[in-house]
Parts: sequence; C-alpha cells; structure tokens
Amino acid sequence: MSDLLSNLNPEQQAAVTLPDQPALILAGAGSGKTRVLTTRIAWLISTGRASPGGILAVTFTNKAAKEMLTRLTAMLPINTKGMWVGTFHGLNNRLLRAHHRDAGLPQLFQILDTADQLSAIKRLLKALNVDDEKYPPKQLQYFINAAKESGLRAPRVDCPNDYERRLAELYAAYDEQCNREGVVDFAELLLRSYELLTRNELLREHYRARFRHILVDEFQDTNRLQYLWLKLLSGSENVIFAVGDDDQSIYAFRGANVGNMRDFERDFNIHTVIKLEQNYRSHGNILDAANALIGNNRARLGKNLWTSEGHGEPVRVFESMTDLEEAQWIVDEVRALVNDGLRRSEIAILYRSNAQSRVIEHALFNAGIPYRVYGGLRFFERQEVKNALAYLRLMANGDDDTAFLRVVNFPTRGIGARSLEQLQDAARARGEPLMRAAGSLPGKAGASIGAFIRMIEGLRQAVAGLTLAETIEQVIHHSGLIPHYQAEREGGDRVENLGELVNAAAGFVAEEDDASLAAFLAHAALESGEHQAGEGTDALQLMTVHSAKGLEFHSVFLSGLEEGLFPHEQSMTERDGLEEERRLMYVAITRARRRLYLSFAQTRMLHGQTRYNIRSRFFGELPAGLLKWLTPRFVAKPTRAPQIYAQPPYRKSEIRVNSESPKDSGFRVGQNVVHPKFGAGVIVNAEGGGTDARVQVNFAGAGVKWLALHIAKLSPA
DNA sequence: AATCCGTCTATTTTT
DNA sequence: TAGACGGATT
Repeated sequence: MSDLLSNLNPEQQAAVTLPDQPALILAGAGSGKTRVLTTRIAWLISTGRASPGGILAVTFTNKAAKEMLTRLTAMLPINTKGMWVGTFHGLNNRLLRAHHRDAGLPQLFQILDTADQLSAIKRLLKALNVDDEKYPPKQLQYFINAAKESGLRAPRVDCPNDYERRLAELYAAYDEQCNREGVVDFAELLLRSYELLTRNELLREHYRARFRHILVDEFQDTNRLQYLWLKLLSGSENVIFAVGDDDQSIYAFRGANVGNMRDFERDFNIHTVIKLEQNYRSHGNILDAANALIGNNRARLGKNLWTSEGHGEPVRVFESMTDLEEAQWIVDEVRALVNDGLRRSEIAILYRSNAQSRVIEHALFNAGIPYRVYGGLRFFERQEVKNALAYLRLMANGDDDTAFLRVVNFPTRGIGARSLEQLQDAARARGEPLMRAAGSLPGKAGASIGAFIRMIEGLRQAVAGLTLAETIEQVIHHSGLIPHYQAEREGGDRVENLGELVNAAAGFVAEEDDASLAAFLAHAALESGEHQAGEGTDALQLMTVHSAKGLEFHSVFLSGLEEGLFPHEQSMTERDGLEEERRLMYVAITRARRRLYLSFAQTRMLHGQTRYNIRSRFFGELPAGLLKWLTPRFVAKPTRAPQIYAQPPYRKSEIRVNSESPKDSGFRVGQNVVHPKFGAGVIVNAEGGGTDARVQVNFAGAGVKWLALHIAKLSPA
C-alpha cells in the first residue's frame, strides 16, 4: 500500500509504519498529526497487520473522532463499524453499557453533565444539612472530580486535615446517591470502567486480546485516570501508539497531566520518540516567532518547527491607547483584508478570556461585519432542551432524581416546596428514589405528585412503538413544555429549539445504529451539540485561544497582549502557570498560516474599571527582527537592564484619573516609565505636587507601587 | 408563582 | 460593566 505512504515525509512514514511496539510521536503544530494517525490505522488494516475490530482509537473531542472516521473512510474501502473510535467518555460509555451488570449499573444508567452534577451535589448537601457556605457545592464538585480523575475513591483520598476529611465523606455520600439513582457523572464513566477492568480479569484479557492496537490522540491532554486506563488496557502484547505535543498542553487547569508523556516513555520503555517537526501550515516568520517564544519554557521534550516554504510576512504589532481603539483598528484591518478578497471565515480574532470579546463585538456590529463567537451555551445545555431531556430521562429511568426534581413542577403544576420536602423526607427515610417513595405520600402532596407520576407513566405507554422523533414530539407537547413556552413572552426561541430537538433526534436515528432512547440521551450528555446555527454565512471567527486549538486561519489577530491579561494574572499563582500561558501563546501564534497580528492596549475597561496595562512580557521573547510595528516606536537600547521603549509620537490625548496629577513633575497618568530597580511600568495614579508628588506605578515585574517622585529615580520610557 | 432588587463576582473548558 | 444568584416582595 505504498500509495498510502507516498505523500508523507520520512518522519511521517516512519511513524505510520512503525513495527509493533509502543511508540510516542511528538507531533508539532501543523505537522500532519491527524493524517499520521489515520494513515497508520489504514496502513495497519490494509497490510493485514490488524483488523478493523482490533483497533481502538481514542480522542478528546467528538469532533476529532468524527474527523478521524471521515478521513479513514476516504482512505479505506472498508466499513468502520467494528472499529472503536471515539472519545474517552464515549468509548467508556459503550463499554459500561455492554457490561452494566458487572459494573454495578442499571442498564439505562443516565449520564450527568457538569450542571446536573452540581445540582445533584446541592441536593445532597441540603439532604445532609451541610452548611453550603462552609462547603460550597462548586468546591465539592471540584474535589470529587479531581479525586476521580486521579483514580481515587473516597476512602483512598489523602486528607491532610479535618476539612478535607469532611469533603471525602461528602464524596462518599455523593457516590452513594448516584448509585441509588442510577446516574453516572463524566469522571465516573472512566473510573467505573477502570475499576471494572481492574477487578474483572476475564474482561480485561478479552479487551486486551481484542484491541491489539491502541492509538491515542492529543496525548498531552490525558489526565491521570485516562493514563491509568490506557496502561491497564495495554498488556504485553498490545501496541500503543500515542501522539501528542507537550508544547500544546494548555489544559492543566482541568486535570491534564503533561507528565504522562514522560511517564509513558518510562513505563513503556520507549527508546525512540519520533518527532514531526515539518510544519505544513505557516510561513517561516510565524514559526520562528513560535519557536523563539516556546524556547523560554524549561520543561520540554524539545522540538523545533520548520517549513520548506518561505519566511512570508513579518508579524505585525499594534499598540493602541485603549481597548476601543484596538477594536476599531481590528475592524479597519479586517475590512482591508476582506477587500483584498480574503474570506471572513479565514480570519480569526483570538483573545485570552471571553470578556474581551465584548468591545470587539461591539465594533464589528457597528461596522456591519458578520462575525461568529465560539463558546457559550451549547444546544443540549439550553434550559428548554434540558427540560425536555429530563422528561425523557425519567421515562427511561424513574430513579433519576435529578431529572425528577427538574421537571416535577415545570411547567408549574401546583407542586410546591412543601410537598417536595415531604417527598424527599419520605424517600430519605426509606432509602428510595423519589418516584418510588411517592406512593406512600398522604394528602394533597401525594395526590399532585401522584398525578405527575401518572403522567410520566402515561407518556411511557403512549410512545411505545413510536420513533424517537415522534416520542420527543409527544413528550414536549404532552408534558406542557411547548404550551408553556408558547405562552411566554420571550419563548419563541425556546419553542424553536424544542422543535430542533425533534430534528436532532431524527438525524440521530438516521446516522446511528443504536437509535434507542437511552443511546440518544447518552449522545445528548456526551456531545453537547458542537456548534449552533449560523454556519452558512461567511463570518469572522471570534474565540478564546483555548478554543482555537486545533484550528487554523489565513490571518489571526491576537488581541489584548497585556500583562495581567496574557499572561493572565491568576496564572501567576499557579504552579508552572507562566509556562502554561506561554504554551497558550504558542498555540495562538501557530494558528496563523500567512499573517499574524499581535496587539495590545494601554488602557482597558475591565470589571467596570479602567486598567492601565503594559505590554505582555511575551513581546520580549519574540525576535525583534520578525516584528513589524505598525505603531511607530520600539527603540531598543543596547542595555542589559530593562528594555526601554520610546513613547509613541502619535499619542492623542492624555488620560487622567486624578485631576491632581503633578503638573510640572513631567509625569502623568498612563505614562510609561522605567525604574532602575523595578524595571518598566505604567503610571496608574498620582497625587500631591511639588516635593509631595507621588505616583502609583504598575511594574511589569514588581507589581503596583507608590513612589515619591523626589526620591525614586523614575525616568520616562 | 412571578417579579424585583440588592449583592457578588469576575481565566481558560471537553466530556 | 454585566450577569447570575438568592431572598424578599407582590
């Protein structure tokens, strides 16, 4: 099958045709990682080294899994049915469904998403009379998930103090509650399966024998539990093929552990790591900038991107007075690009945090430029959709208290807090889920809740024999959801979304083999509904740097490159926080194919207050020769000490927060200054005059300080 | 049961 | 600044 390999470079070929042994592929940004992964699978199968059923390929996102399957089917004339290609969660869901009995789960166990999990935790705390001031639900949620993702059940969690001991107790109680209700959170999908395979040798051997070839995408993003799971599944006969890039590890905050790459080398005795360093995406200057920047990180496996293409254009840098001005400049520049024939969807505006999108959106809106913002609520997370799903969940599994409480009185049917309190007490006393305990409730509460349960029961019977789409159609009308939203003033969109849910179900049935209600519910939980509508129009792409990972654009604007924002100030308190910010910056830079803009503003409105910022330290890590300053400035002096930059001559207006700015001191608020000890900074405040004149300076390295002007050796930058 | 109002908070996010 | 949330009011 040499035609499979003919378009690959030598390293890619080596990776694809690697003999049966554990392998680590260090795949740089834009180096053809997905291509190698899929070609490897195609090669294994077409050369008879593996059968489709012997392949297990794990990704992080549904999108990546889908992409892999699409490319595979294009390459191989085989059906991909027997192949297990999916996300960690999707595959483990599949495994647990197949062995639910062994795993101690009901056949129709439901999956809690993050919001469901939180409400389950709140409910638990209330039931146990725990002070949620002292034990904030969010914090407990974090604790539980962190423990599970380390592979630890409550008794094994290390508790250095009473507080943590209590958290561990609550973790145990939470697990009990989930078991009682037959629900499973995201982390549980993996932990359950890990425990099942640990405990059950027969099953473990079965899957080890079956999945001779295990391929892992984005290996740098795996958490501890995922690593343990992979290790467990890899016996001595298995061939594990891990592809990743330590320089693109940007998810430590949610448990990703880059250390897994080093551990993998050690645990699996990897001798040669294949590096894919040829980049097929960007021009040389962009890659040089990325390489130089990431070179400042200490803990790296080491890798340098190169291209056979030319240097291309310089990296453009723009400094503005305010965030508004920055946004306006972006608008102007985008207009020019579009005028030159570039499609809007080939242009991305990236930022570190979501709040930054507002000014830019505002400017784009006023300019009438179509744009699309990524992130935010996804389809299956919408209130009305979750409500509809809750009815469906109850029909599949009446023990699901989260679903029960969500809709027992929605739309309102006269079941108040008192009745529910009674019901919850009764259920607790009997150790039963709410729906089962309801029969024993006397009086008015019993009657109204009884009616609700009969309605669910009635729905269950009414939809017998109907298709999934028809089922949902029935449910959203019969439950009263549609009438309720129709009556609501602003309910039009919600009604529309419920209709969209019916369509989604029809689409699901058309695509999937298992079109059961349970399968659809799992789909809804595991695939939050990638993107929303609006894919038709050619629109500018706005997103955080995190969401841009894996994407590429002709032109990229990276905005808000200011100390405190990028690198984010909160990252400075985290271990290795700055290195992660730098990797984030690296990811951002490597999104651009041809043109890269970096911008920052001296003044930015944040949390309703004007903040004075200085340019990001990352500018100092980019070779000056690669940069083209659009704002005239940048006179680097040949000194060792902090670099000194010239004032932009075009400065339009002074910024003043304090009218008492010392007039004749020669300094003013907003001005860039240099201090012999603290380095470069910006004056953010001033008071007094004459010999009493004091200024407050935000230093890049030393933070915010008040300085007396007649003492401090402050000079204009 | 719906609405109003004050308080609080504020990276990054997939499953 | 703006959104989310919880408690109090209507």
